[in-house]
Amino acid sequence: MTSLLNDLNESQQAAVEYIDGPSLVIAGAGSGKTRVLTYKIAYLLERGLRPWTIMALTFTNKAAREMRQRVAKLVGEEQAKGIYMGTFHSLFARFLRKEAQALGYQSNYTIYDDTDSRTLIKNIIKELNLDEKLYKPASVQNTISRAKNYLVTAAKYAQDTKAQEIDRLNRTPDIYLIYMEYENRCRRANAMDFDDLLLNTYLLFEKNEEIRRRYADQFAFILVDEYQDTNYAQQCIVYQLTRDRQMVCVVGDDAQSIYSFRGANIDNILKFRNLYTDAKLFKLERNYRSTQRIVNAANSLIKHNEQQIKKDVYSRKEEGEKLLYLPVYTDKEEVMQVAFHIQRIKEEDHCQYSDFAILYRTNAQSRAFEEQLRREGIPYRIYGGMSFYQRKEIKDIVAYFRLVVNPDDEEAFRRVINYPARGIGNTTLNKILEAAHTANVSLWSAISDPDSVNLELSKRTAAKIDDFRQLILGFVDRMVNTDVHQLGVDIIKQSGISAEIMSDTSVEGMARKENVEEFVSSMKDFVETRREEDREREIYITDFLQEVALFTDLDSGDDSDNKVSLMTVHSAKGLEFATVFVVGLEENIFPSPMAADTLRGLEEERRLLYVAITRAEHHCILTSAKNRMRYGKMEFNPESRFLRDIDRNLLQGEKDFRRSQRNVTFGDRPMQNSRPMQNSRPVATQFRADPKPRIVPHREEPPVDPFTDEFRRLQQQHGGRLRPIAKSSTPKATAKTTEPLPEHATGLKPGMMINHQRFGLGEILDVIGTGQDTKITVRFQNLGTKQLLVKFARFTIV
DNA sequence: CCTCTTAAACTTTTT
DNA sequence: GTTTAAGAGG
Repeated sequence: MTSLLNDLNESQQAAVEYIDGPSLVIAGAGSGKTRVLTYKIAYLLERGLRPWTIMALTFTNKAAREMRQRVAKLVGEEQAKGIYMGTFHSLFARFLRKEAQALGYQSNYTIYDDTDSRTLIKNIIKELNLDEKLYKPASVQNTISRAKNYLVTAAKYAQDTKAQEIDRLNRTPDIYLIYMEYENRCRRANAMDFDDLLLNTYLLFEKNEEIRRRYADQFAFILVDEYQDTNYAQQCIVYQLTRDRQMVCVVGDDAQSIYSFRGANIDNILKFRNLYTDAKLFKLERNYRSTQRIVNAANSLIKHNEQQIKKDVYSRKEEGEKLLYLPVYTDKEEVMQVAFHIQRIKEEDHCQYSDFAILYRTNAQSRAFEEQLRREGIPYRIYGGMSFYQRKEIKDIVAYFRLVVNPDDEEAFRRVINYPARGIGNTTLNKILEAAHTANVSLWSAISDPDSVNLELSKRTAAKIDDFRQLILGFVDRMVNTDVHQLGVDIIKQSGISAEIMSDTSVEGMARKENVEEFVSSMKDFVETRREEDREREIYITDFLQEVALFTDLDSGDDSDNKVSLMTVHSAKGLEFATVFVVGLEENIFPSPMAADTLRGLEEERRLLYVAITRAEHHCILTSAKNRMRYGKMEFNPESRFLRDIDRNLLQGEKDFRRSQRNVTFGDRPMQNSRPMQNSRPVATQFRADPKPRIVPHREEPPVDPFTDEFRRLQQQHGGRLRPIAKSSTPKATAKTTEPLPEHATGLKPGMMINHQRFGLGEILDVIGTGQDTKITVRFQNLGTKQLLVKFARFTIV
């Protein structure tokens, strides 16, 4: 045991050793957070806790896998195997299978992915005859998701006067109807979406005290990783399980909270000690990952955030080199520079391709790098983006699996009823839907007993449907005595999918074929690895589906490959690389325009960059391009405002490394700092009447002349603020700083109502400051209170 | 009922 | 530039 603690520094030790009550570990970037967690688990085991009494909740499956391996190294495979370790979603999904009956579900329930639930919502909106312009499926889905993350069921939502008021003001008064029907349909289909896995776990424990007690008793200690990214529901469930004994340890870093869009609530970590009043606080401030300059640069950036727990992250590693900043002209040049520096550093440091990562804000940016790396013969691997299991051809096959396991699954049913084409088209489907709807049964029940639900079909169609039904039933029969791989292959053959795929000889067709083959071999792998773990039994389709449903691309292994990693900054959380490129540091990309007009949003974007920079061990290279192609159009964006937040003494310019001064179409330097405007265009096109300004200032009730207003707003936005690092403010630029605020931004007073382009209606609670820096505090009816920077915010006074 | 063509919308971030 | 929706024609 002493040896165990000897590997840790003082503050890490303290955090590991404290097991007498609740604790909160604030772990700065690179401070050995995972180390503390794994050692703490080992410590608990050595103190006599049995493995299955420990629950460790992680953010990704991969993190769970890695942690299990690390624990195994300390205490042995046997012990590590028994620990309940996984994501909230995967662990709770397992509990819910066991306890499904208590909730009125069956244990073979399907997990709807994001797409399934969006299609269902879309269908419901259509069925309810609601205006699809007003009720956008994605945003309705968001609202429902948010409600669930706050443990608000459909029934509660319908009764919630506040929610109703908000929806009414947002001109979507019938969201509660959609929510109710959505919940009803999920139940009917014996399906849960991602959020249900949390909500239903909470309800399970809330409504069945004996069950809650059973689980609370089983788990003697619960550890939560990445606590800053948990949402309200997750916090409540952890509390349900720990409130009796208070044996809980949460680890996180408020400076790395980057998932608020998914309902993560930074208050969970900030106010942990309000919930567990006896909680001990530990801080890990020594960074073991990065050079001093990288840590200091990250600190200088995050210093600009108001909301944070005070801490002093430092590094005792070598000072290191400055962060390299490469401003370039075009996206083309950006990818070339990155490729060039990869080769350069690889040679200088004698390191591997796997020591490099390229991090971007949005998935769409990956393509250009992919192409360049391929051109230069640099091996790479893209993480995230569209996962393998999201591809159409794979989802189609999985839909068959799902239907076999759970025939009531509506989304699976709709997907395959006529795939491959078997003459059951829309007309028939609508009849089935109608009949099922009136009888309030699943689609499968409807076709299984058409008479009892008044489903009238022509003889021909009825025969076709019956063929389909028999096909599925045949698989159902074999499900319990055939392993996934075998059954999977048969499903692909007998359903006609393989014939369909084979007959397609186009290029895409060949790609699809390859994907299906890969899928088949993945089933084989699955069966083989599972058999190694559990020789006792056959590996069935249900086991496979459970895995697939919560699988993300990040989980797939092969980190051992010597490849450059490409991923979004979000996916890079928790990882580290010797060299990190953070690319596309431009306004409208990083920060994202979706987040840039609230203080909260902006601070989250800043944390995001903080996460990106702190992934780097030795070299951190930042890039921005003056213009780039997006949506097939050329765009011009100024450098990211965050570049100015970083201590300039820690940034090194590009000159020393520039290979060549590329000749740029716009001449020597006209596109540079003389035009500090968002989306500034070459003069020739600057004033051309653009039929569709890219950023529409106000969606509803647009002001007199959108283009003019937009023009003025953009001028405002950059009044002196966004001067790029190589400072050269021209008279033109300074003149703009003195321009008055746009109309909508003057004369704001508490009590006024505003209509925000994205957040809807809200009441001004407070006005802080004057002129350029005016901030207002607004209570939105649906989204709570937010601080807005007036010069950025897009709103009208009501 | 199916399929091919054309139009429009789209992009934050993910368990 | 890419993917999805809608509409026309077979």
